[in-house]
Amino acid sequence: MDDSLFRALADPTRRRILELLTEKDRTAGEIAEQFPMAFASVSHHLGVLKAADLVATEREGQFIRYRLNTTVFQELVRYFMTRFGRDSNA
Amino acid sequence: MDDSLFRALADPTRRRILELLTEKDRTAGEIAEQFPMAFASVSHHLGVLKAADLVATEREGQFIRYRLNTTVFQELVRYFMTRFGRDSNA
DNA sequence: GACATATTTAGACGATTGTATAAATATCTC
DNA sequence: GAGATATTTATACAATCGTCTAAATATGTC
Repeated sequence: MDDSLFRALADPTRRRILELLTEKDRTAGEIAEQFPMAFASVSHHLGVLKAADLVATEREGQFIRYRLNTTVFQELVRYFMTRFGRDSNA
Repeated sequence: MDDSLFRALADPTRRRILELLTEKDRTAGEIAEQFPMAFASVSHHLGVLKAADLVATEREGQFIRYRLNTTVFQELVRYFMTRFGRDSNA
């Protein structure tokens, strides 16, 4: 369970990006226009999410499409359940 | 799901403190002696964890005993499962 | 009350972070 | 290749964060 994962989740803009991606995959521009900040700032957040392996990308011509990496979320849930869950000592 | 919760989890020392508290409740001093940093620094981390409601405290004479607030972890797991779980759209 | 122990709070400081603007890279169309 | 669009990278800067030392607070013992 990497440190970058928890740091990536610590910012509300990034969590909102992840929630947007649960609905459907989106291009960087589609994501950026949902936020009041500069495109470059959103791009920075996307980079952090990608470095934490929370999202994956695929180029589509001029566009870059982002999608959730659901595997990491499963690992995250397992982390919390096994260490801190109600019957983690069972 | 409060922002302070995710920020609190972003630091490895604080996550280690939480893991120590899964074993058993501990006083601030017992926790602090597990880390190479100054007691005051650990105390600061304990304050962050408490502000995020991840731990609760109880005074015992001179000592202050910390325990995990497992309820918050349950909410956290639910947050990840419902929003990002494999069948969150089911 | 005076002193010892346990813990937190205050203040300072360097490191990291989030945001902005400007420049760079990549792709598409002509 | 030139120009337009999509996106990232570079750089700068204020804000937040993690740690430290010193001071303050709380409790227990004498």
